[in-house]
Amino acid sequence: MRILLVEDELGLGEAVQEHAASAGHAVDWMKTLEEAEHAAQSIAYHLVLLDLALPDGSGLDLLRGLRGRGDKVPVIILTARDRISDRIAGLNAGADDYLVKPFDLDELSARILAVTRRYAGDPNPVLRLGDLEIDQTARSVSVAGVQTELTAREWAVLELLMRRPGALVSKDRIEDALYAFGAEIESNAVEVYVSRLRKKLGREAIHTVRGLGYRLEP
Amino acid sequence: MRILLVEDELGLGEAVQEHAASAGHAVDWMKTLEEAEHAAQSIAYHLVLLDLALPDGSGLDLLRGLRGRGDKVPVIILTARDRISDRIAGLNAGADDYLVKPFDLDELSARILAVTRRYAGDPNPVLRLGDLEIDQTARSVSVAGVQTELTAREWAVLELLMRRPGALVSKDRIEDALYAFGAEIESNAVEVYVSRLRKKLGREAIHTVRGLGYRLEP
DNA sequence: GGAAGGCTGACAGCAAGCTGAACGCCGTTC
DNA sequence: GAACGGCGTTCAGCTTGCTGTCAGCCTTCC
Repeated sequence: MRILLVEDELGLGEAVQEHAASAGHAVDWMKTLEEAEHAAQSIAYHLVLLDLALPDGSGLDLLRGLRGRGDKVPVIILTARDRISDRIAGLNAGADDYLVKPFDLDELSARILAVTRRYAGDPNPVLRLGDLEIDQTARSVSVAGVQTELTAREWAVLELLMRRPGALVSKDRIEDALYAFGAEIESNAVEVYVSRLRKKLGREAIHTVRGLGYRLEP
Repeated sequence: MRILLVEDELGLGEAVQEHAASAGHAVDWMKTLEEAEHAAQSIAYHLVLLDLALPDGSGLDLLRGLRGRGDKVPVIILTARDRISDRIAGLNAGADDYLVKPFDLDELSARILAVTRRYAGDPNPVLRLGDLEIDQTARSVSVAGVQTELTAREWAVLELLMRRPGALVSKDRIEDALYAFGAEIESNAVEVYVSRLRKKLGREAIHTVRGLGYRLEP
């Protein structure tokens, strides 16, 4: 497995690198945000171990960048014990897990195992629903063979519905995904995006369950 | 979301229940392993919050039972003991996450969000009663293979009956669930919804116990 | 047979949802 | 720096269909 380790503390970084390497993983160790951003954009990692407090910025920016680009690589945050708000922010930004420093290396192994197990056997990233084709890695959508472009927000909504084709997703949930956790929105933005998606994907792709939410018809 | 909370500490349990309920989740709170096992086997939960130290055994047994039956419901362990070995044992037994007591309720929310987000894409838990199929994640119902849509209120009634198939639920109880506390209702609304449900689900699905309430036939 | 409880079709009112349009922000182009 | 285009957000007016209510009928029990 190829792991991106982002950590500026030398002792900890070395220990993690050594431990992971001895478990058979290839570890790229970056000590600054800039290096890490560059690495994350050029290589497809299987896992990112991310320290938040970096000399040239916050690891959260890296995480947001990843998720913003639709990269679903598992991310485990490494953080000091007294930064609960950081951890929450990290999870909300799309992290999969976190570890509180100082942590046991065996625990790190267990967490790595748990996170990657979750992602193992990832099915074909191209999702087909009727004459709708959604390629999650390429972020492209085609309807009856005709490719269509989606904007970032439109994609965010579709992505949420796609996670579970057929499952009901509440409007609140979509809102939470579109906007920062707790950020109140006082408009019908979700409805607007659903409307726009329908115009692009076909009217029947997204089903409204009045008062409850929306559902991608399988 | 339907959450099974397994916790014997009254203060903590109450706080968690209240917090989750105010976030719009339906929480079933069980205080012993036995109760919890029973609940976990009869209802398809979306999430289990599991205390390990219970009066009549270890929560780990419940977790192992779930995984042994192939149940992939997300499980977050709540543990008072800040012991690495416990956490590793939990993760190895198939837990998705853990929280060390005392924990911040906002952090709990964030973890719930992260865990459930992660699981989007799992097969749906479907409850079967005769030729009636109830998909809790899609909030859809099919009778003898024919899919039917339910309205929000209809679903609310069915959900209540579903909690314990075969158990009697009083009309008052349903009324309380349908309407905000104190909201007076001066009609036979419950009867109307039962009637509407029967029209959709089939006449025999809901049994009337005259003078007492209704029961979902298992 | 009478009374109480339960069932259901019909309907008006209204809240939820839809969508075209407008506007501001931001990055790009010339 | 001006013009432009794309995107996100908001708003208003419109449509849709859920909801509570009621009346009249049915069922059960004594």
